[in-house]
Amino acid sequence: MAIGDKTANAVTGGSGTGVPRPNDERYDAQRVEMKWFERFQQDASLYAAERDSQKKKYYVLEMLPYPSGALHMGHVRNYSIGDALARYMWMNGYNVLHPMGWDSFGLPAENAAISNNTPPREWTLGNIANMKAQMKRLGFAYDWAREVTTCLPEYYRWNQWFFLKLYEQGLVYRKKSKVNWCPKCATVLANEQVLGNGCCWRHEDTLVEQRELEQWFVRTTKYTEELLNDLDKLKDWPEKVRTMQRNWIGRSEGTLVDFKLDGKAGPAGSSISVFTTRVDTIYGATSVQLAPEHPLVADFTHYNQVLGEEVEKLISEQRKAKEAGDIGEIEKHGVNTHRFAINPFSGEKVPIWVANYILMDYGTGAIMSVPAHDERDYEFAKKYKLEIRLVILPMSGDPEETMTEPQLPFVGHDGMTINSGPFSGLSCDDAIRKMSAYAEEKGFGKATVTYRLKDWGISRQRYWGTPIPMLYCEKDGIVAVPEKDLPVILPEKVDITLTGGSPLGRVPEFVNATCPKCGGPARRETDTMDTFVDSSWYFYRYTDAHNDRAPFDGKIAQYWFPIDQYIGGVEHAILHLIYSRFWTKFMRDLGMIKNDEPVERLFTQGMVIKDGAKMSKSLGNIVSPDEMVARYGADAARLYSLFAAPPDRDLDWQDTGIEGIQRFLGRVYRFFVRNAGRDTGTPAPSEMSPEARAIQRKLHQTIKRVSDDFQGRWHFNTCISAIMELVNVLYAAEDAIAKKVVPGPFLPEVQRNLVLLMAPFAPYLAHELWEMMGEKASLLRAPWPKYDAALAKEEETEIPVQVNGKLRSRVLVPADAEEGFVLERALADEKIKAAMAGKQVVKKIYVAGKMVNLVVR
RNA sequence: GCGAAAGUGGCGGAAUUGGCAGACGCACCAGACUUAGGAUCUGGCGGGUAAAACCGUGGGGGUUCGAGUCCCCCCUUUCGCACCA
Repeated sequence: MAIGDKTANAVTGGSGTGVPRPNDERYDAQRVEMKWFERFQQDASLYAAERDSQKKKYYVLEMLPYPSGALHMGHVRNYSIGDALARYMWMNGYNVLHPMGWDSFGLPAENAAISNNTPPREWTLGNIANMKAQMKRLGFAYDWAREVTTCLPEYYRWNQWFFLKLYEQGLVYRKKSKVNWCPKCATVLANEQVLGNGCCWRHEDTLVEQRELEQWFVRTTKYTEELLNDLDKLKDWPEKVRTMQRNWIGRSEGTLVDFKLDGKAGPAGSSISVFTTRVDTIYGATSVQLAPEHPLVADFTHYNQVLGEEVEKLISEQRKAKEAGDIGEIEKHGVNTHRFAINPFSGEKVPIWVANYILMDYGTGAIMSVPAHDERDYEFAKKYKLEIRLVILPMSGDPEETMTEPQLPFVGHDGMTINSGPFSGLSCDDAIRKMSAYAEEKGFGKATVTYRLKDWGISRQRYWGTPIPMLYCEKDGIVAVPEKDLPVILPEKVDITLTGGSPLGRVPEFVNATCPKCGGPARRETDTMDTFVDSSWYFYRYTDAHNDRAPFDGKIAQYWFPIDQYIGGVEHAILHLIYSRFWTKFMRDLGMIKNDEPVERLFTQGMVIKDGAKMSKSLGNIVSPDEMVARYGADAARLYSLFAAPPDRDLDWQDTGIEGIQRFLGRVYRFFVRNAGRDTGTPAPSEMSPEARAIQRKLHQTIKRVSDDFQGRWHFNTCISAIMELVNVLYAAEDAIAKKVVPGPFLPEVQRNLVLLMAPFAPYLAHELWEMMGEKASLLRAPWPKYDAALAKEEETEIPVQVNGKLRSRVLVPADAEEGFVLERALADEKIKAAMAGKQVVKKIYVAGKMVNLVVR
């Protein structure tokens, strides 16, 4: 295109002169983006990670989506961040792995099957095709040759393979227990999939029920300690996520102590085991409290109907509070069983109570109650007039103040035991150690650690998931499917309903199998795996996506792992991120990989909201990416999602905001149309005009700002502002440019750098401008511009001058001016003189290059 | 209740280390160009005033020559945890 010819007579405009500039070179984003879209399609290797590369590797990953049907703005934001980073790393010479895939098993496909009578596979693959097209149109630079689709046998056969490995290692087992059941999902859920308020993670208004079922469990607890301790290694994870995982693992150090039942309270020799973190207070225990569902309670109520009814009441109160999600605020109720237990330390008989605030699923479901040193026990004791006995005296740092009467309850650790028999006079920590050891020695207790993290229940009574490769033979019992028979293929013709158990159970050709051991008839397991199995290791598959002999090659994975940067929403802080940490440790111990952790750096981006609320169909505040791309273009949608807020914060979508971005892109384009290809003669580096210097200075300042942010805090909103400022400076200098005050090829060099700076954020426009400038080399691999501190430096600085801390004037001084010179200028300033009239300067403060403050009296 | 993050113009947000509060963008106002403008360009834009003074970063204290930033108390919002024994 002969840009020069077309605009030669148009470039007469001037800022502020009112001389018109042409606006017929309006940026047609659709045309330009479609042109490049087609070119990008033709070169499949464009975004491919290199094999056997000598370059330094960089693995940038965004959490893979569930193919629900269409991308939403949260996806666009997530992928725009990752894509900018991937492109930046390419430009910095790294061998970049930037893959994408589909977390494509799961319940929505079954729901769709029920409501529109579409087979889950068809529905899912259709959605994938659509969303993949959206991603391509948005210009995300993915290595599609490595695409992973978890619902295909090529992938899920390795889930089955891993299941067999877990089984061999004793890390998956079958157990009958109370499990979480979501009535809407019609399946069991893992503990991690139940929200804090007792609702299902996918149905936030549906309470999870408890059902007694036999299920497959993965022994995640084998790695509890390591999962906890290694959190300290994850220095580049958000502190928030690490805290959440720490809380979830819920380590608590304490002591188990057996309280023998007093003669008539129960069978001889039986006892109540309590868990306490404060065994040092045990001489102050004035009762034992049982959870209403504690097995011993049933013995007590067996011949006591009145007690039985009261316990029933406690059970229902507790259940109600749990369902309402406010077990923390339950009004404490209890009932005295009129039975007694014996404190093994003091030999004292203490009453046994049943209380509604004691939870069966934590510790042992029984506690010793020490009213003087525990808030809850204190409250309970006051209410039921139980004895409150002080056994710890507070000790402050000051010995004089030691042994003061404490305000009850005193729950601090900084105290000394009293009234504690042979253990009196010890510090709390000392007492805990000695008393635990004593209990162990005497055989009625021991130091122990409890955790909140439990094993991962992975059986799902659903169709659209990985079949569990297990068989039940009448003769041989549970038998694993031999590795050579994998994959166990998920049948396609299945009658899906949300009632009546696993849909696979209604497919005889699936269920009926042959026992590999005895050759007799066997029944296949009809439950499928939790989809979180799929996402626990998918990112390893990207490194070797077409391996049909193993999930991946260990050597290749070793090159790419750990993931350098993982980006996604904070909603996976526990679920996906704890399972995949477990999976990595399991694979490491299998000898498949060397790394202990899958992810080096984690970034959790904020949500996209509109009108102050999360986008949702019911609120009608959904912004469709397709519509944004059609109206403003992919660059604008991407750029705006980065510009509107820092990426870690929530983003409040504003329709007028993206229009501003569209204007900016047009502004850049027009500048290039008017000025590209202009070669105004010889450069004059030493005698550069002030206008040219201003441009050059701004350019280098901008390079610094953008580069720093990629290395540091990722505030792309300010990066983009900086680029806008640079463009504003170019516009302001357009008169000078037209008058050739700005020497060429200086200007093309500036423009070239501007394109490079924009390339990670707005790839379509950047490619167009790159081509317009006559560049032939690939923009994707063009070297990132270098910042030159000397060129970025201001020659003159405006120094604010304060009098008594109030801004009174400003003085313009050379950037390298000495303190004396600046102060002299400041004192000579008319406004400053006026402000100081009749007063004495007591103190002169000069902060180099920043500020003068004159203190006067 | 405990913990974390946040609170700045009409709006989204800047101010990275205690040093010019409000960058950049939106909205709005004015001007230019124009047959036209929902295009483009230029300028204005926290409150207040004729202009100044003065006031201004959730509220109240404090440290400092100087505080959006540091300290103390309080309020609000969001998130996480929660009779975890």
